[in-house]
Amino acid sequence: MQKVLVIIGPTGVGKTALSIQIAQHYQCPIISADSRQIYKEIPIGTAAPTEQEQQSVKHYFIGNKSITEHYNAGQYERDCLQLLEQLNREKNPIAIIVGGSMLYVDAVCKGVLDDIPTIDTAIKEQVKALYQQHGLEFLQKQVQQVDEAYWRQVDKNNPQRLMHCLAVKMQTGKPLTSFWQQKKREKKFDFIKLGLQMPREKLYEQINARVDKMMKQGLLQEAEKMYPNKHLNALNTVGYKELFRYFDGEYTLEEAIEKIKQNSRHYAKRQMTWFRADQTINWINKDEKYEEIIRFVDDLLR
RNA sequence: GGUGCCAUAGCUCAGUUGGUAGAGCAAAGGACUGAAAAUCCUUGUGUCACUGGUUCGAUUCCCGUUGGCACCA
Repeated sequence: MQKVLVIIGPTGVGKTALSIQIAQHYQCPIISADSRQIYKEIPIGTAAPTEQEQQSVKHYFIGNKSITEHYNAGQYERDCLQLLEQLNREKNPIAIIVGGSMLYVDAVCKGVLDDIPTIDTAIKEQVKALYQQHGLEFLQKQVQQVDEAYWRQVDKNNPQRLMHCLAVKMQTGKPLTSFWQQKKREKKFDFIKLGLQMPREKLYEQINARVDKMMKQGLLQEAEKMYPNKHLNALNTVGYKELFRYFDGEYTLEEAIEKIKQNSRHYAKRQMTWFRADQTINWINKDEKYEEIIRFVDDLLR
């Protein structure tokens, strides 16, 4: 079975640089699993691999979509599996997936998503309008009626989840949980996970420093260009949503930058919570010597 | 040097007519089935600055010490 090395870790830990070294060592391309680096208009705030980095190793799913396109974890799963099969046919020795978007990684590696028809944008908008008009309680009552099984186990105060449930019902006429299947997808690849670790204090320092660096690279200008499209989901992203509030006069620039740092830290924390539950991750300290890391990975791939 | 005010959670501050304390923010823990850098849930023990006194009992009252602020010299 084709081996796939999956490199994960919290934002700012240094996945990009290390994964390029590893990919060069194994002579294989990199498949990104990052829900925001996929958009071509926002490279600075998402710390996407640079042109130069992308020339040194072939990257997939970096900047291949526009912020105006709708994209999600389900589509990523299909795109990624298709690519893995193609790379397999081309006789690549291994494949490398790198990214911090937890659901994207699990969608591919664990097949956690069941097949659900794509929801029309118009229906999504309609459900959102219902929420804005009638509030959370209305959503809650609707979901109770439409999909009792789902209601029993959802976060009942989470509008996003409730709206999705209702949208599926509107589109298909069937409850969301009716699409859930017990059987797991047939496993076609051998996913081997490498987790990059770092003491939290140091990680947070690195995150803070990286935000300052982004500002020097022109994040403010990038965000300014995006401002007319601020309502798009792709721009509901750390680094942009805070600067939009600065443009709106809600924050001073200084406050916005502090918020970007804080929200980046929160994001890293959520990633760590998610990863902690995954017993299949092989952890290594990011500050380990490069040779040590390669030896560790060699052992994993054996 | 003198007088007055202040010292409580990481920060800003409430409060206890004497029975060892609570908000906001920060922070931590968790959830996650097509928005996932999203969205949602939970969590407040801190020598109440230090020393001594009064008291059954002091973070609270009193003496002193230290630090800060203000005013007067």
